[in-house]
Formats: sequence, structure tokens, C-alpha cells
Amino acid sequence: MVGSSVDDVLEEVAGLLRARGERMTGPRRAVVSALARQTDHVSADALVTLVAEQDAGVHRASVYRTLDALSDLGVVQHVHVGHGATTYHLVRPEERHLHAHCRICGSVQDLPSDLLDDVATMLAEEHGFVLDAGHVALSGTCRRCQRVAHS
Amino acid sequence: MVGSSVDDVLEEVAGLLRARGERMTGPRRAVVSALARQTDHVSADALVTLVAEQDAGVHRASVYRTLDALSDLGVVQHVHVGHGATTYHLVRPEERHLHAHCRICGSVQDLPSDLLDDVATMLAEEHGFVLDAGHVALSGTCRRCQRVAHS
DNA sequence: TTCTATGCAAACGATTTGCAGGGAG
DNA sequence: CTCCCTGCAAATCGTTTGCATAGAA
Repeated sequence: MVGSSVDDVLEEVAGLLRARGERMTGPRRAVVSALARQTDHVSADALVTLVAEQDAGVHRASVYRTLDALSDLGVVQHVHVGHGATTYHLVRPEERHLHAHCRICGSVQDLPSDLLDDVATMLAEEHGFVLDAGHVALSGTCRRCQRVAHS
Repeated sequence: MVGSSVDDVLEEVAGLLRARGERMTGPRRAVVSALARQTDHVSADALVTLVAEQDAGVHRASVYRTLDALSDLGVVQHVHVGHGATTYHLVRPEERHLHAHCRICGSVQDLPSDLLDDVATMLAEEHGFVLDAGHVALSGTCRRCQRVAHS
């Protein structure tokens, strides 16, 4: 769905936006390129910081609104991470994966995207429920934190 | 871990609290009995309302603090539901289950607790990650909402 | 009497929204 | 020139915290 270089992504997003009568603006360019340069998932807040390094004038609210617009385009997805802040990332079909969130240290690790395929099939057949496995992070305790105990 | 009638639960919780040098108070009694009378999971906000029907003077903050205390006791657990408000419920070993949250209509349905057992085993073996499957609701689309599309 | 738990109000973190002006097309 | 997008400020939602006091043990 999305090319590889930052400029490719920018160009593609601009096209998708214009096709809808929407506009490619400075702030949107900054958000897209920040996302494109990022390898892992970022919170809106982190994104505000990243964007500010490039274009100091971009307002927080615009970042949120841009993320929203990009989600409508299907270019961006978000992941809910337990009690933590939502994280955002470009949709790169090659890099589809699930997430595991450690309740203790808060770290998020990626998991193979097919991990829940069987479960998804069963859910669809037995419960009529279509699973979107990547949309929330699985919760648990990572290897490093196995000894501690907390909420 | 918890008995069956409301009074049993109240008595047990009181014991657990006192064993720790903590106290069984009016507000706590109201929260516990509201939870005990509830079959499904409730948000803190809903709980505030339920408690108010019984004891009008109980403050919001006390409900949160009570939920926290009860969590420490292991009597209450919470479930994160995507973007929605956290829900709480008494720990009843007989009724352990997972949750599926519909992104469209917001409904939460219960799922058999063993649904992710295989996944949990694999996560532990391959990634050293101990899954707490009930702590976040799986996300997707319920049968009824299969036609719509939204975030 | 002692010390925990409560009520109240204010603080908080994340996100959203109303509004008037700026700028993409 | 039109209409979408932006910055700003304020509002909202869910939750937490500091403080003085009520109340359980």
C-alpha cells in the first residue's frame, strides 16, 4: 500500500489525499515523513516531538487530526497498548505483525502476524466475530520482567 | 477465590482486608456488593452509578481507590477494552473467560478461557513472554456489525 | 487512640472540538 | 476565489492525588 522511500510515501499520500479533494499541507508532510522515517510504532506525543524537530510550528491538534485523516486513507494504523498511549504506524504490508505489551516494564515486542490465525478462524466460525488481531497488543510479562509482580 | 452470595463475598473481602491491616468501610462494602450483584463487567463510571443507588454519598475517587485496593487483594480484575474505558469485575475462578470487543458497536462478548492456550504456550516457549490473555479484550467486528466500516 | 480511608477539589494525561484566519488548489 | 486545514484555547474523558477530617479497629 505504501512505497519505500520517504519521498515515495509523501507522493503517494498526496495523491490519495487529492483524489478525495483533500490537501497535502506542510504539517501533513511533516507527520508523514516522520512516520516514514520511523521503524517502530510511536505515540502521538512522540510524533509531536519528532515533527517539531522538522517543523517547529506544527500544533499537537494538527498531528492528531492528520493521524485521523491518514487513518481514513488507510495509510496509518494505530495499536492500543493496554493502559498506555495509543501508538501509530504506517501500514506497510510487508511488515504486518502483532504486538505484545509487558505490563511490568511497558515494552512492546513484535510478534509474527500469523500467530492468531487459528484463533481468528475459530472466532469467525464459532462466534461470527472477525478478529483484527493487530489492533490491540496482547498483554503479559516479558522475559526480563518474569520475577517482579505488579498491576 | 470468592464465594457466591453477596454476603459471602463481603465477608471474605472484609477478612482479606483486615488480614492486611486495612479496613472494611461503607464505601468499600457498597463497591463490593455492586460488583457481586453484577453479572458482566462494568466501567468505573458505571460502578459509581451503581454504588450511588445504594449509598449516595460515595465519591468517584473512593470507587477508584477501592477498585485499586481490591485489585491488590486479588479480588478484582480489570480488562482494557481498546480505546474504551477500563472495565472491572470480581475474580470468580469458575467464570474465567476472555473478551472480544467490537470496534463498531462497542459491545463486549465473553469467550472461552482456553481460546488462547496454544498461543500462550508458543509465546512462552518461543518468546519468553507469559501471556495474560484476559487482561485486554481482543478487537474486531461482531456478527451484527459485519457490514459497517469505521475506526 | 491510632492510623487508614473518605470527600472534595484540583491536577493530570490523552485526545477532541469551536472558532477565526491561513493557505492549497 | 473557494473551501479545507491550521493554530490556539478551551473543553472533555478517564483517572489520580494532596489535603484535612471522618471513622474503623
